[in-house]
Amino acid sequence: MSDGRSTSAHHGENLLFLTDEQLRQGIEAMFFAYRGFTADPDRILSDMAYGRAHHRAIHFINRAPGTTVNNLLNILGVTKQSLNRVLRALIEQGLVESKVGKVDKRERHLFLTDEGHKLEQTLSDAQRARMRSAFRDAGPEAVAGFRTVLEAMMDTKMQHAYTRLKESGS
Amino acid sequence: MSDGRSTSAHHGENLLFLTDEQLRQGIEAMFFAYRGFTADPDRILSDMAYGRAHHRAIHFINRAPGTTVNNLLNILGVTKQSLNRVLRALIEQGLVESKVGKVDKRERHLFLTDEGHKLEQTLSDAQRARMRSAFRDAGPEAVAGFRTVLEAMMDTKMQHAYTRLKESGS
DNA sequence: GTTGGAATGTCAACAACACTGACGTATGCT
DNA sequence: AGCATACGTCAGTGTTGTTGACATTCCAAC
Repeated sequence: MSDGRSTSAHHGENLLFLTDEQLRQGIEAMFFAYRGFTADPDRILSDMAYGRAHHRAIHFINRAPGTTVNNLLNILGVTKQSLNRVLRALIEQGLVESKVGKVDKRERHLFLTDEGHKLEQTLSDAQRARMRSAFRDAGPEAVAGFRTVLEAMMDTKMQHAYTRLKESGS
Repeated sequence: MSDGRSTSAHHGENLLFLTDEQLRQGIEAMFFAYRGFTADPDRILSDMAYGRAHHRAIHFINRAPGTTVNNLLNILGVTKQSLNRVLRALIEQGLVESKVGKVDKRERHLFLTDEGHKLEQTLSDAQRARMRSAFRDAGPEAVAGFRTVLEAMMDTKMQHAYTRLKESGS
């Protein structure tokens, strides 16, 4: 039943890249690649009192300084209780600063401290090194395809969040 | 320091796709896409007593029927204790069968039962549907690039495991 | 044959990270 | 004044991972 379209529709267009076997290889590639993707920061963090969740928070606070808790919540897709545990640790350890909003005092705006920037650099240097090596090996056309497929794989909401981040970045 | 090469090496080749900004977008794309990638099976599993770890075990047992526990351990990259908890549940619930090896009776060979195949189908149908949609939207060239980059992003060991699986599949 | 190593299983304790549910406080809007 | 929003917190729970320790079973080498 899941084979129906992919094995029969060879009229003009070559749809061999949509066979179940190709899809399964894509699924496995995602699994193995994501493990590599997180391996380097995980190694660095395992020596500290932090984990992957802290890395993600630090990444996006660095990416969008002054972002609110609510905004971060939407990007990370976790509950406020879960994020709060992480943020509390980062604030206590002096990696993140939380400033009460000026126009809306209910909001907290989040910033990395110098210390926080240092850790962010260490982590993202490691992650970028792997990404750079993979990008260079694969070449610009492959990279473009990589990003096209990943974007198409995101939930619609996250496509928007991703696009906003992209546009704010450069 | 992490900007050094990427902004200076524009002699002949265009290396703009290796800027830190491009790499960061790649990192974020991986993050958001992986969330989408796991979202559908996660939703299905949340109603049951199973989680993502069970899904992974089921996937690779289906992919390589009769695989040993040790082999599965290497592919999944977790400890035997962690895998054992998952396998025990799956065996107790009658989704997986564990058969003592014929040539080496220490080994256990793992198979999906009919029930197990049913769940595997449900989960991978959901995951493949998203992958198929992403692949179709992106087109064959983008898919080729996607896979090239992912392969380059894996650890060397996992590249081998991935290649072995690929070759056994078709 | 006994000994040593490999593959597996199991118990216990623990940590990271997610969840739900409930409640409190401060603030903003109507 | 009343309701909604933003945030924080406490308490409990579940999944998935980790170490460490120990038992069993089997193969293979001495």
